[in-house]
Amino acid sequence: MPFENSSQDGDSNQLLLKTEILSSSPPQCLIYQKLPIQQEQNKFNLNNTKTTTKCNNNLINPNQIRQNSGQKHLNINISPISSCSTPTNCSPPYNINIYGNNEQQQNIGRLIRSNSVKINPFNGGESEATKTTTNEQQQQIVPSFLQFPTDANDGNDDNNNNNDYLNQPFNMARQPNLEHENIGRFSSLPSTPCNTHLQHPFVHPQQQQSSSSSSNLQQDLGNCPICNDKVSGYHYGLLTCESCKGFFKRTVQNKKHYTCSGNKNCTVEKSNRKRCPHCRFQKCLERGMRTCAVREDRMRGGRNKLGVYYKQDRAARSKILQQSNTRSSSTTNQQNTHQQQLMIYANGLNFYENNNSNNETTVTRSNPYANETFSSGVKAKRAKREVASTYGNSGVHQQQQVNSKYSSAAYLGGLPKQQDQINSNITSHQHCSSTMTGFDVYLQSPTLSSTSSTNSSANGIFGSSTASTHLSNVDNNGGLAMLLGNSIQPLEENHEASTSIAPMMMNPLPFHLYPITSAHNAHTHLQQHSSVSNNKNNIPPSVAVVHNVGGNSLGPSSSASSSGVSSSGLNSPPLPIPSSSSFSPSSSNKYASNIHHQLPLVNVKNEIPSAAIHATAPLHPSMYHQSSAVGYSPIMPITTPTLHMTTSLHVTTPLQPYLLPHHHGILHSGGPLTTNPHHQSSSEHQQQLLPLCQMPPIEGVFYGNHHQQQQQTSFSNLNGNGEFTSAGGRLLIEELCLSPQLERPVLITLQSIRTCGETYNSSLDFCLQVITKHLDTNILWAKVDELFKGLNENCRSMQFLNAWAALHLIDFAYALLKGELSNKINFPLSDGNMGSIDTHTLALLGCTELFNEWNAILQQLRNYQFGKADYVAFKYITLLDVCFYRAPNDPPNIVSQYDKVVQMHDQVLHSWLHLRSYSGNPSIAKSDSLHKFSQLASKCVERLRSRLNQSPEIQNIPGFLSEMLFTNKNVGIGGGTKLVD
DNA sequence: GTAGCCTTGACC
DNA sequence: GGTCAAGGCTAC
Repeated sequence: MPFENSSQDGDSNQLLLKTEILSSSPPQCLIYQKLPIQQEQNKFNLNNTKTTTKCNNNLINPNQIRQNSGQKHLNINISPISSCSTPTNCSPPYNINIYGNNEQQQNIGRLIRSNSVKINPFNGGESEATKTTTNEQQQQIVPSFLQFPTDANDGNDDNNNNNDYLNQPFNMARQPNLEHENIGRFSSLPSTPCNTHLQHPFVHPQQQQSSSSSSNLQQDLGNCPICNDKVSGYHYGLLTCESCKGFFKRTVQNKKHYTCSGNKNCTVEKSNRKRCPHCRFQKCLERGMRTCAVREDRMRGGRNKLGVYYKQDRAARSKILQQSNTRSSSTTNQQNTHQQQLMIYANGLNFYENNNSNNETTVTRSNPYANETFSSGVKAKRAKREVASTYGNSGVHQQQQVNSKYSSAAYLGGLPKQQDQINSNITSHQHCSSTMTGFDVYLQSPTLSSTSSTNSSANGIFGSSTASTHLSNVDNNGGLAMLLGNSIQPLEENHEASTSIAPMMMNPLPFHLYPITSAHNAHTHLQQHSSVSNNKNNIPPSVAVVHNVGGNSLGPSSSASSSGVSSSGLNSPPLPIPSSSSFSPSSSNKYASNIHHQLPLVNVKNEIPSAAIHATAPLHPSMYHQSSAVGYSPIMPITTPTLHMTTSLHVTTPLQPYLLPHHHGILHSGGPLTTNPHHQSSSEHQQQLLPLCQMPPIEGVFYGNHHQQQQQTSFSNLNGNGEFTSAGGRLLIEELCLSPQLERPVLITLQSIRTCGETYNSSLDFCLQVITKHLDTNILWAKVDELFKGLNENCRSMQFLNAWAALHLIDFAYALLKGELSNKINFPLSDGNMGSIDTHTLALLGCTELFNEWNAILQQLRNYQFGKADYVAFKYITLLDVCFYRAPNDPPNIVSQYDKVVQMHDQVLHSWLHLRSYSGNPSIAKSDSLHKFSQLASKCVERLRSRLNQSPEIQNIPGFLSEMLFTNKNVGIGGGTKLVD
């Protein structure tokens, strides 16, 4: 009997509690007991309801003993702290959690100090070594109990502290976060950040097999992504605290409308979360809380369909952390490994690169999962395991270096040209014979970040471009540190640096694909480009890309001046304006080596604190979110690629998650940013618990017969004709936002392109592929969209034919504003090299001459704090635009749908207006940005059509693009391919 | 109105 | 029967 006996003498302060833990290892026998308390008498009733649980795992499940609220039980959890890398090595020390109120905890504390509580682990078949360890721990365990645990890192790591503990009060004030359930937590080892015995809720592999593995998440779920309070569980689609859960519920249930007395950019923290409910609710929405998970019928209990997602997300977190923890236990750098875990979390982990075209000599293992069609979670897990198995003893820096080294991956945003540089860095500084898949690189790359958008926020999309060039001037270590180590530095260390450098780093350098170090190089480069262009794309050399040529020239000055794009920011150098040509076939990797000291400089060096460029002072990720104004979608699409952000000629800035090195909890990845920059700026110390799995579209959230009707509410407010009704009480635009086809369509497009594994003759070739693939993406959306189905097929085809280009622009705009995309997209050329194209060029259908207008639109949207609802509204309103119904020869079947289209259009518009009004920002409503998209799209189409008309490449236009560009027939898309199945 | 605690109930 | 994410209750 583990708790052999207990007794009391009527005085709770002198309660005698004899406890034994029967430990046999492996597996150890873990025991806990619930001790009901007669609280009103301040006594422990030890003769009542003894509950003993034995687990075959090395760590007891804390949730199994969590306080049964309302029953006034004192729960004592005694478990070994599993810090071992393998089960067979597990042994005490033990961790004791006492659950109860303050007084109860104090009583137990006194008992422990007085050694009235005895813990007597013994071995059952252990090895001698383990026995020794166990015995040693047994000898030490009582004093160590007195060391307060983890949350307050007192720095008290003296395990050998002897008798002082007997006089130490249990000062609960030291653990402000241990209210409620876990009010007294005693560890036999201090849990400091550097403690290799760092407690971790996902400790043992066996734990994952237990039925209650998921419960372990609740031991320490981190902090609420809304207010930074302690997370209590999944609530309405997100891991949040109890208060935000309640707040969200009240707001939705009561249909509350808040207004912000400020600028709608209030910080939301635990201390001030009551201050501005408007901003708090906005943050809830932005971080992913789902209004649809609030039951309209207010029925209690039950589960909803989000449970599947919760389970997946929980499993993914648990497994990844478990795997990582196993490895991390053997590393000497716990924190780095933990950060590695966090980055993995933040990334979604489904994008890998198997193209090691130029690194074969160093890559000895290809990605074994390249051809597998896992969900992201599986990929993430496998990738995580691979990372852990290969680099378990490596710090983040090392891993990132190696990752980047072997990343051929820059295909969708990386910089292959950097690989040689990285190779040299790796070789010179740290030889690593380990292999690494390209996929692993993406484990290091946060899915969402804000480099460009943050930059854009400050200076416009094509704002100043200083930092990257400056970065190029640092030494190899510094550059590599910047390149690879942004997530490593604690927030405080480089705050100044990040603050200073952020606005500069945010600026993309479009078309600075290659580090031209001299005029000769540039010339050679241009020659090659011209050659490729002429041979492959029939694009005159005169329009080939122009590169920087030494000095301060960041871009083709002539092109810049002609384009008329002005630099923004006082310290901004001339803007790197793309050449007039949209297509610049390149082979950047040929210029990868020997670039580091020869990059063109920009006169901004003095603006950057030395720490920022020091080799060992990598930029902190705060630089990415300190001023970002990008949308945030916390949902990790299964097929979402993780992209790098190219920020300079040679520095690929991995989009970093928010890493909180000082936190020792579970998960605190951030990365994705909020639409409102303030939300993020205030959350540097917030842990963002991003869902790892894709949130399912909720079409009827709740199970059960009672909700059969509600299961139809996804579009229950649409009748069979696609007409909007107010049934259900939810705005139409809110319903439309749930469409899975509107979740990062651009990334899905790029992922599909990447999956194809094709090579391209030129940038034009690749650009056409992107256009075509994204056309497919939007066709799919239009095909399955419930609202759009309300129109007949010809009408739908006409609408889509009219809107497709604008939809393309809107998608790219939103993706860029959200920071989903790198500023450059790299792609494999047919000659084996890597090409690169500016993302904005892809957005503009290759028409870089329209950058001015594009930039203006993006800036305007940014000012509007363009969010998901706006994006969705723009898409639908564009798709349902009827402006082209002016053609006198429109067939009757089209005209007949006119009223319906107008009706649907107005429904979306009104719904959107209502929503924006609700959120306090109606100014965007029906803004001219919407029209500008259409106008710009028309120009893009016109130019692209003209260009292709002059090019034989038109024969190779894939998919429906040709028909989109050149057909005027009122037929189904693709010359008969209807939008209906 | 907030937020902690409690109850409920479908799913496992 | 346990889990846990819903909604409800209520002290503040």
